[in-house]
Amino acid sequence: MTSDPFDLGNIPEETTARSTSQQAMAGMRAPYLEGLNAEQREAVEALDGPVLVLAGAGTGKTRVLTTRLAHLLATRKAWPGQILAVTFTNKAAREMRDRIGALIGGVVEGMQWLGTFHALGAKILRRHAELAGLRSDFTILDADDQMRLMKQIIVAEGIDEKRWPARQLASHIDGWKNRGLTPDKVPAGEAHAFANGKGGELYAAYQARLKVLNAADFGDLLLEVLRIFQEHPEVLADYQDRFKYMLVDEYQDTNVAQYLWLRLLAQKHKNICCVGDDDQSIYGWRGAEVDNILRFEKDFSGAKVVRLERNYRSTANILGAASGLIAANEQRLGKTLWTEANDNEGDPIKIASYWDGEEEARAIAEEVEQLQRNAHLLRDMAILVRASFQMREFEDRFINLGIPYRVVGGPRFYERAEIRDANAYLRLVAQPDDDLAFERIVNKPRRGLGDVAVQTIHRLARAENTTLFRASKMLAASEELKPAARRALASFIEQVDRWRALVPGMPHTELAEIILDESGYTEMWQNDKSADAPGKLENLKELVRSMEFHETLAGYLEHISLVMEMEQSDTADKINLMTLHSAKGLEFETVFLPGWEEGLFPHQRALDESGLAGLEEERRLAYVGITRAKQRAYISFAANRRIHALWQSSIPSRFVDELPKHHVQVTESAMAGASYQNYGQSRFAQDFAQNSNYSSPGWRRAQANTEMTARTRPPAYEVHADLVATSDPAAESYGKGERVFHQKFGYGHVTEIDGNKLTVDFDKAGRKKVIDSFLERA
DNA sequence: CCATGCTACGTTTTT
DNA sequence: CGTAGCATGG
Repeated sequence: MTSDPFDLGNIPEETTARSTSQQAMAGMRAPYLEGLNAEQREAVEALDGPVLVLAGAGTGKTRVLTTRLAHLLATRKAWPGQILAVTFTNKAAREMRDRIGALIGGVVEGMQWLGTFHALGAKILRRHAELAGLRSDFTILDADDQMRLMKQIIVAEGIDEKRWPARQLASHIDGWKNRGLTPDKVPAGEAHAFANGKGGELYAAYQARLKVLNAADFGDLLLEVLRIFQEHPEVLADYQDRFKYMLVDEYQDTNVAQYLWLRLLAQKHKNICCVGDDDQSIYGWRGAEVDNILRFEKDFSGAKVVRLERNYRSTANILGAASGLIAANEQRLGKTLWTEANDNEGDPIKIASYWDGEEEARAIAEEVEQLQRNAHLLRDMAILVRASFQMREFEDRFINLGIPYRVVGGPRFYERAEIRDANAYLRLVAQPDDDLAFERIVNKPRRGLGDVAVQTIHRLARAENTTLFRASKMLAASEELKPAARRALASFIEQVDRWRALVPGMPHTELAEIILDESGYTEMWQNDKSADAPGKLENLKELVRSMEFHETLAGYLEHISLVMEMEQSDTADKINLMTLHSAKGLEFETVFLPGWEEGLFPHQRALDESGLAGLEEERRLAYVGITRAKQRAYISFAANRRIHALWQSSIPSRFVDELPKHHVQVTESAMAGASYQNYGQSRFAQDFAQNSNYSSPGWRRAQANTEMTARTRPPAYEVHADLVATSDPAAESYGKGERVFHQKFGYGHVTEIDGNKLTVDFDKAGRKKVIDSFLERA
């Protein structure tokens, strides 16, 4: 089925009328342009030709995007249906839709091509499914299904799944798909990188299996469309004609496949506007290519570049600190954020050090309470961590103190087991070839179809190159299974077929209830005595309720596979706890940034696996963290942290030293006795500079600012007297081989000296890097 | 078929 | 240290 090229007929009449009035209005001063600064306005008004908007943090990016769309519509340059507007997240898409709606009213209804890359990819792929060897009702698999399928394929190929884990294959295949590579295009060297040269074959086998299952994974939603575009010029031409104007949000996060997708689509009209910020590119590990920003000007000659540098979010101190930090990156296009400094200098960023993570959490919680006493709302505060395990200490502390908190980006509704089970039933009814769904619920609740039966079904399906459901039908008609199992299987198949027959004639919510009921699934949980069973039943009810928001079963399934989160309005006053990654795009009055320690942030693994590029991405993450703050930011590090089982001593992150000193203030929080002194007086920064081979323009710049603001030395608190290093700072210089003692690690001897950082072989704790002032002569 | 015990592993995660 | 996934035995 080829698409209908210009289906503009469905624009409601009042919309058309409105557009006419807007056209008249466009001749006048458009009200929506009011209040934009010169650069924003430039970005909004440059409608024709390629445009790249480099929008720094807090510079009004969303406003520009939405105003630009409004302008496009108001000047009648395009109909709503002729504009492609792509975002990465559903949240961003929703926000854009809402804001355009607020700006110009009902026209949004006609914006059928506003959505995430994946949602739009799915939409196009459904229209041309047969060109990709699929039917238009194909299932979209999530990461979990994907992994299970790969595991099956690895096992089916007789490969030891222990030595070659599915996880690894998945990341290879993901990587290839991100780069727009179909199995035949994977470079030979890479194809051999898995399972002694079988990587390419496995990829091909996986793709073939997806087709049999009538399924696509997330990568396919882009890759298959890309391939259709490349192999069917007439289809591509159709969409090229249609999309007169294109708008791309978070452009720095696009991967190669997305870039190629956009470039192909923009070839005809070349009216493409990409908005992004290279300094906020933090998803390189998932295939995002910052290079796409650099390529833009090359691939779209005559592209206009607009820089948004005026920040409306943060104080001058916060901006200064963030800018100073990010300047240490070599790979960047370079922007300088500024703000009306005089009226909003704000407080310097407060830097504190603690003995360990627990103390850090305690001190931050105290500061939170202090702010609360000063009439600050919890919901305006956020704690942003590098890794989710860091959240635990904060949760413990908040629970203890009775401070309400919310974890952003935590476990998701659709990922819960009972929800996945229920969805599997619905998926199987909608699309019986969905093996992953079949497998999940064939014996849930127990219906006597155990391992033996399932293995038999699998074997037959593989032999016949068909799906589990189809194979089951054959088996039910044969003598192969034991009578009991055969009867159970036959009755299960009969049920599914019966439910499917009900789809057209019945509201899908009602059908869902029937399925959950008749299958015995609800009953299974009712009979479950465990503590969380009632909650699971409640979740199932919630699921049925949420189905009401969709017209059809297919519509609901499309939604849950593309939108993993459930929108929940939680407006209660709670402090926000999340990872730095999930903080992108958000802002808070007050931001706490704990755990700035070498190894944790920058994360050791990023350094090991990606070297300088990894370091720079970590630094961008730090930059994202700081720029979330509007009024106040706190950065802290602990001298000791328990990672996995054992205690690790840690040294402050290099990022701490890269912060321009005149924008920070080293504080003495009540509990911070321990390692403060290291930072304050151990010449840490200078030693680090001299002894590290890390040097970049930004680093040197930071060095120029090293002069620390005058500050007093905190009293060594009584409680911590035993934790505070006792050696005379001036005299603390150890020699190689010297016997030393550490509070946490015990006795050991010095093996290496790097300024004030020593490598010590501890008798019990092994080799560690520690700061000299934590040691005593033994 | 299920429960228990053992081992292995431990960064970030839009869709 | 805690968890999750798997193997093994009842």
